[in-house]
Amino acid sequence: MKLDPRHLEILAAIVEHGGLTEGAEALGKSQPSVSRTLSQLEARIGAPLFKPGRRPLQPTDLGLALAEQGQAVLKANAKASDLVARFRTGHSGLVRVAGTPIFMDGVIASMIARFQQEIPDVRVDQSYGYADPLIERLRLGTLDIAIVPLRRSRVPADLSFQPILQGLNVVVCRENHPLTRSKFITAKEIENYPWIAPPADSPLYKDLRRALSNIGAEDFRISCSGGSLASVIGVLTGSDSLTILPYSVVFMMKDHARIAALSLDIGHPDRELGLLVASEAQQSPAARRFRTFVHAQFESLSRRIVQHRKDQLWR
Amino acid sequence: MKLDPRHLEILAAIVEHGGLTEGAEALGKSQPSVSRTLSQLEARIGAPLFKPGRRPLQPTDLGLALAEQGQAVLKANAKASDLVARFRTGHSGLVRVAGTPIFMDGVIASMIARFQQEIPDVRVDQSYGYADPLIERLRLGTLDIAIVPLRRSRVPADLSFQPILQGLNVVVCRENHPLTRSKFITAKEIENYPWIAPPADSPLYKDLRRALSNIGAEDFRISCSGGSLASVIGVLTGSDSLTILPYSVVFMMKDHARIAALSLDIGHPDRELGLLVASEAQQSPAARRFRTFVHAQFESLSRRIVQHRKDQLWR
DNA sequence: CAGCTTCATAACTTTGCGTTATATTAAACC
DNA sequence: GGTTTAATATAACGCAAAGTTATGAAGCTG
Repeated sequence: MKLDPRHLEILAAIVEHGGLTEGAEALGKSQPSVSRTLSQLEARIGAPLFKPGRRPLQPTDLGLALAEQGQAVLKANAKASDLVARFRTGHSGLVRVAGTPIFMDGVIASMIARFQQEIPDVRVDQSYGYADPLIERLRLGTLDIAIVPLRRSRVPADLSFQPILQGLNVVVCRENHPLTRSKFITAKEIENYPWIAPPADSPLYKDLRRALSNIGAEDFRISCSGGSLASVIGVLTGSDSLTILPYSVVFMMKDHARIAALSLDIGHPDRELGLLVASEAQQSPAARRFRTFVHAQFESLSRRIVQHRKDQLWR
Repeated sequence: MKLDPRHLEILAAIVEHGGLTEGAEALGKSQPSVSRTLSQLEARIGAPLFKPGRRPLQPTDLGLALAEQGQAVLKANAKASDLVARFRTGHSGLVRVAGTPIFMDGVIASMIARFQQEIPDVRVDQSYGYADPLIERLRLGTLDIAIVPLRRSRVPADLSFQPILQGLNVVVCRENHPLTRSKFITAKEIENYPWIAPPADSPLYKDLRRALSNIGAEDFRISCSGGSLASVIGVLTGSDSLTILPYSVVFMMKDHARIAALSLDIGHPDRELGLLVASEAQQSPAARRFRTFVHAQFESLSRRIVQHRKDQLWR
């Protein structure tokens, strides 16, 4: 005999709360509804589930045994409800984040760490890429959030873009690099040192070319290219090479890596770093939560950057 | 959010069997029904439970977690079904049996033991009583089976009576009692020994009086009365007292107790021992099973009694 | 025994599950 | 790469059953 798990739930509620009325109330149903369901259940089973005539309603052995199973159903149901609730509030789930490699490694990784300390049950899938392919993945629904530098004018109409940081690059070298001693660096001086180039298809690479032409350095030598942030830092601190990095990345690393930014105005690109998402509505709650978290983190980061610059001016 | 345990069951079936079609088949439902239920569930939850587009249908993390709860529901449901099935086939439940004290102790107790060896999950509530109050309890529904000696003509119309043994009493004494040496016992001899009387309100007591008047013993002394079978046997084996017992009781005890039946024809009462039940239909399955078990036991007992008598004739 | 609480019953509405028939879509195969 | 095949989604509709309010019956109170 196959019976309805809801009936078992009702039976369990009646037994637990000691009466039809109380059980009905606990279930959020009317008393007659519960009464009839119980009658039907007894009819189907062909045996009384409660001892007849006694008013503090007392279950039979069978009634008690079935009520136990009903409790198991209720428990599983409650757990399922909890799972759903946690999902809907973004306390569990999956977030697929992608961004430019340097940025992901230099800034986002530590934010992910902090996020997971706060919301441990959300899994974060990270991957790397530049704007166009990431836009494609957003459209396909295989990505939740892209963190990319983008010109406002180039934001696709079907996506929503939330700027979080001004685009600002700086030229970087190792600590105690000869150039750090110059107050005003000339193009001629720059040309003495080789460059670590970002991947050729990256926006940063274009920024590098433009920056160099801005400061009048026509000829530049590339000693190495294509590495990840960790590789770049490694080469940088072990040689006299120069490279270009987003200021925020340098800021985040200033306490850990032995690198220095040159006081060299290379102009800033007219791009903004921002969070690109497919559509506000169809975001998973976990993705929404991650997005607001990252947004808040960047606001805090902006403030710290501003503060840091003030401090440097005082010196 | 409160969700329907049946939906969790369906989800579990889909996940377990790897597809809507297979899941539907396992549940004994049509594929469209399962499909729609799943859609509704996803709509209610507001999140996909299966990864879109992939054809060996693959659950999302949330889908998998909910399916686990569905499995718990299915398990509880299966257990409940099993409980019901066992109840309906009489493999679990409660049987309330009552009968005359001497008979319950002397014959029924050992049958209960055998029954419980075979069907261990049926609880047997035994109690003692004589015909009239037991009939009342049968009518009230507080008793399932009464095992009583009854005249056929006195069987109430609303109850059903199943005879299991001819009424037959014998006079009993300890082994090696002086009377066991007499081939033909006279009333005079009998009068030398005191009697252990059954309770005054028992049918056995009436039998005793009638038996004694039958054999012409007008005057008899009662040394003790009112005890249970164990008490009667105790007194009997420790003294020269006599008593009257149903033959079946003596037969059952012949290997354990040091008692002997006197070859003294006291006539047999026109009663039959039988199983009295309220109504065939409203019996609990366990009670039905117990009744057929006891009936079979008595048939076997009858055969053994007949065999035993044959053996004694040969000697 | 009167009053109160609790459970059962009645009558009706609404929800939603089950069905079959059919359209779509993804996978597989040549 | 197009065609076949299997699996899933959608549509339309009947029906079982759960929900509701109103009311009657039956045990426990004092």
